[in-house]
Amino acid sequence: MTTTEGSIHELVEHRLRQSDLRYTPGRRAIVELLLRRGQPASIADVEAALPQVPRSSAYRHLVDLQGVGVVRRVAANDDFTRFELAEDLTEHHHHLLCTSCGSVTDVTPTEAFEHAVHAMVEEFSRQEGFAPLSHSLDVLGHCQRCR
Amino acid sequence: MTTTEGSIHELVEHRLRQSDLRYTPGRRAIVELLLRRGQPASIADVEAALPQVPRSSAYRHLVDLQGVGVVRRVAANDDFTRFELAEDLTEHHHHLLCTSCGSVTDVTPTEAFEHAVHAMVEEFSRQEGFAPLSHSLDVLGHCQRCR
DNA sequence: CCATAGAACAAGACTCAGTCTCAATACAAC
DNA sequence: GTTGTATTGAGACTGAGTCTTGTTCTATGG
Ligand SMILES: [Mn+2]
Ligand SMILES: [Mn+2]
Ligand SMILES: [Zn+2]
Ligand SMILES: [Zn+2]
Repeated sequence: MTTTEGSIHELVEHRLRQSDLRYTPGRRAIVELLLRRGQPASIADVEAALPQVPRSSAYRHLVDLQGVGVVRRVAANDDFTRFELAEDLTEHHHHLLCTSCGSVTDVTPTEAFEHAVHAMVEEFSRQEGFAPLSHSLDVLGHCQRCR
Repeated sequence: MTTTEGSIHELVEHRLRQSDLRYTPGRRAIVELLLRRGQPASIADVEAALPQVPRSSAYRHLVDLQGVGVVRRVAANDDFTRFELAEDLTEHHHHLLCTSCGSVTDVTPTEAFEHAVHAMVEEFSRQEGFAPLSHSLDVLGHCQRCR
């Protein structure tokens, strides 16, 4: 994936406009934070990094951005939802979930592996009459800091 | 996996005893429900199937059973946690998550596919200093009823 | 038998991440 | 400038899930 940072912002603005939404400073601050972090962020992370963005606004922005396909929710192994940029703005990847501290780490699979996953997903779906849209592979275990 | 229903109950009782817990009728009713359903159950499912088990007791039983490795939490694509029997009492499998109604369907992978997954998980983990314990593959899409 | 300690239970209070409401502002288009 | 619509922040609200508490079982042994 060779999406440049600038083109990402253009794309975000375009998608918001499609829904008559503006790319305001608050929304942009959140997108920039997610870009900068490169790892899923919790609301606590957002608040810590963007104290000027009220919690209720941060939640609303994340919901709006998710609605236009810019942000994706990530379920971790604790009570807190995380958020990251949608895969079509970054690249397809999977997650290592720490069962001790709840942290989430991105990892990128090889193409050969993804081919095998797609084939298996197609097989599952055919069996069950399911229409697949995407998949996620989570590895549970202990992160480097927690081992 | 050839675990018979009887041997599952023996195993559950043994694991509870290890923690000085008894295999009481309420706990057994929940294990039997999960066995019978063969699909992840929400608290609403448990309440509907076992009206004699109070909600607070059902939650406590599920927490206790999870604590001794008999039950596993399953995150769906809605606000409701689901529960299923731990994989070592049934068999390793993956999930089809409906993004429309939230339903979760079990699917069993081929051995060849699981070998590929294990290899990839080892590779991810080595890269990140992560100690893997298990993995889950979720397919998002629309179930047969919702398409 | 009865006594006793610890596990189990039911009911309901409580928590708090996440959502919703509403009044006040900022924009964009004309 | 006027107007219609999107945006924003503060705080009220929701509800799945957890905790507390008083009571009831049940295993053990004297
Ligand atoms: Mn990610
Ligand atoms: Mn399952
Ligand atoms: Zn960790
Ligand atoms: Zn469905």
